[in-house]
Amino acid sequence: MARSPGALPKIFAGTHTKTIDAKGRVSVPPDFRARFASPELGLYVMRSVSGEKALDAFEPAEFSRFVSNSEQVFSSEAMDNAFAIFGSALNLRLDREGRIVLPAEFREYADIDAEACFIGLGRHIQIWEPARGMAKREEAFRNAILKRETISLPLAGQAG
Amino acid sequence: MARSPGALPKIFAGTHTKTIDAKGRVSVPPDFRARFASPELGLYVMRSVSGEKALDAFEPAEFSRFVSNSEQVFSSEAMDNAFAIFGSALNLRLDREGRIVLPAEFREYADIDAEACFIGLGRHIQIWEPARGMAKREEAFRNAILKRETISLPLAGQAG
DNA sequence: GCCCAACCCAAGATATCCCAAGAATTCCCA
DNA sequence: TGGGAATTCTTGGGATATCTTGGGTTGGGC
Repeated sequence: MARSPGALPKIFAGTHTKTIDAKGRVSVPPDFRARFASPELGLYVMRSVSGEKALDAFEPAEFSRFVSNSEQVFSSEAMDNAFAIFGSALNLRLDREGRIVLPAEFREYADIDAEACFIGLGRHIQIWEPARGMAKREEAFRNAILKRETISLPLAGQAG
Repeated sequence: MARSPGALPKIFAGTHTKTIDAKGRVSVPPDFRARFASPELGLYVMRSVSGEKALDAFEPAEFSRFVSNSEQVFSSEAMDNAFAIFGSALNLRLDREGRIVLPAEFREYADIDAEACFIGLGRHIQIWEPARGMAKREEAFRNAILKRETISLPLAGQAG
């Protein structure tokens, strides 16, 4: 765990497959680690709300955007969202070598066994079983080509 | 009871089931304890205003948000809220090992017997009978997946 | 004087952190 | 452009600290 090349843009990109050791540890791709604002705070991992058998991983600052400021803390909608998002999320810290321990619950949910595949999605990261993740990526790529005429970007797009 | 890793973000997340011993003691999940601003002040526990058979648990700082700022301290609405919230809330302190004693009144209300399930919901915590809590969580998660297209983030979301 | 409750102490099990060496990569210089 | 050196990355295992669980003791209330 090293490398701090000034300030890299906070854009998570690329697909990186890592092996999981006997203790359930996986090293977070160095390229991602280098983009963490505060590596010591680790990241928040949860079952993906996309419905896919995958995990969503966020930096704390990004994840905290889900915390409601609403006055209606007990409305059913607010509670449901809180359960779905925070109920299964865990704050995983990195060890000195840049590894996290993926809890069994998460591995089972995403069918992850010996290897985990980290896919950068811009603002956040997803963690997949490698074969499944690659398949998803290829499918999405094909779809993007088909739909290219309608893909639009925010004019003043901001990350972070 | 230990661990103070710098300053963790004050986001309560995850589902943690703990056993209750013969004296009615439950250990508060270490991950939560580590996020308490003042562990020695304990937390406020009350029957959940969400209507669920569960308990709401707050840090003192968070719980104080319920204290009315209104000038109309004797209005019926203010009185009703005060009764509902403060009337059934208790300040439970942690022992040296990070355990609280869950009063029988609370355990009965939430059908909690041998085990208690702590669920982080961002700003605060709920305590459930494990099976019931898990069911609620899964239901909320399924709903979130269905509604994912419409779930929006608070524009200026901040973790407090 | 008795009972209950909170506090304190201790030991086993678990999880975390730390250290270290080999492999791979990158960087630098000829 | 190729080779060599230095860093970084990976992988594994051991030491440490934490967490859990249970029980004992003290103080206060009845």
